[in-house]
Amino acid sequence: MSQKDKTRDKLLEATLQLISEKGYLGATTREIAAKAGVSELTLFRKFGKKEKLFEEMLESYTFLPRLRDLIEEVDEMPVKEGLNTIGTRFLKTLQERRPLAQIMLSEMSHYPQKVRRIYQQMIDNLAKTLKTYLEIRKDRGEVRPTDMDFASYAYLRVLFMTFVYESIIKEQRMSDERIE
Amino acid sequence: MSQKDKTRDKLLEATLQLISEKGYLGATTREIAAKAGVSELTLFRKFGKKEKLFEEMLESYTFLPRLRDLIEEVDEMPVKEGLNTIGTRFLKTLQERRPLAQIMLSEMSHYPQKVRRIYQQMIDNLAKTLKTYLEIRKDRGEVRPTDMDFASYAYLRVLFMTFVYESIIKEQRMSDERIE
DNA sequence: CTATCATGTAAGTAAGTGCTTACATAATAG
DNA sequence: CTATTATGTAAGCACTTACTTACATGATAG
Repeated sequence: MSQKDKTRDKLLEATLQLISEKGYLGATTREIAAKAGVSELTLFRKFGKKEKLFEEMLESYTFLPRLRDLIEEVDEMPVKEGLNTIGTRFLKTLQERRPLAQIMLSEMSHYPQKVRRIYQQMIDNLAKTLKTYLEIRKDRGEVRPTDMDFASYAYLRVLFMTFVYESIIKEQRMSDERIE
Repeated sequence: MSQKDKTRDKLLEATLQLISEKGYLGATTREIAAKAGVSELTLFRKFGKKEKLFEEMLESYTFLPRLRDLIEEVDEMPVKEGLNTIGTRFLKTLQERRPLAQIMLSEMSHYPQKVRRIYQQMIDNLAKTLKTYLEIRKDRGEVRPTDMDFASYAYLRVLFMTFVYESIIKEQRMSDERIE
């Protein structure tokens, strides 16, 4: 990996950690740069705005990139099994990024539009990717033809609620069996 | 009520609403004053610092003042009934102030020490008041002699968890029977 | 080797925010 | 009525924070 990419990664990692800890407003660009061991200017040279840095951090650390890979991985499986795999991995990712997920959960309902938009966009992307998967299956006749827009959001919502209940409320790690 | 007190109340009410909506950092003193229909200077004349305003808002709008009244109210009841009454009212108050409770829940774990201290203080006060109640009952021989410090926190925690589960996760009003 | 490119230091701008000061006015109490 | 008290307007200070500009340096690629 080039030095350039390393710097980028250190910044994204620092952003993840600080935003998980203090939320979007609480994490300052100065602090993020310091934590990444990089000058603040470098941060702005690479990402332009705090918003963008935040967006790209979500791109790397949420379920989005994994879902994209997964879609190909489960191509051969029957739909039921495929969806199950996706669901399991989704919950596992949420668990790994639990502090981030918690922050998102609370900030999404309270923060100014700008910040909310970023969170929302990420979720929309997730749903869109899942929708694409379902649409293909529909065309292949493997799933009932319904509104896939609705279906994908519904599926994500169920998974997310499972996570909230199991992980945040009970404040304990989910056992692997329960995930299944 | 004097004009003076009305202004004070309008400010506290505006603080409640804005902090419930945007959190402590998100709610600015300018905005609070505007929402109360009062100049920002008046806000500072009455409360000195944002921190203090926040503290006093919690004093008025959380369960604390009600608990103090309740302690006298349930003086005649047997302990079990008394505790039950307290628990029921506590959950009802949380429900009324749900947005505030949600904000507190998320900010408590993530915000800088200053803000957290205020939340913590309020909870400590709750526990202390409850402890006083239990100590008296202990002296009267109505409850087993145990560590009342621990007992009061434990009771509050159970109640709070009940609220979190019923109200935030399920995202629906708690039915009155469930509260009982 | 040399030109490019990633990064650094330093200084600073513009906007926002908590909080203050100086002066004025309208209501209220004695 | 007069003195006090609550509030207002206006200006601004001190600090923080996202973001910029100018100039320097050290690594890397061709």
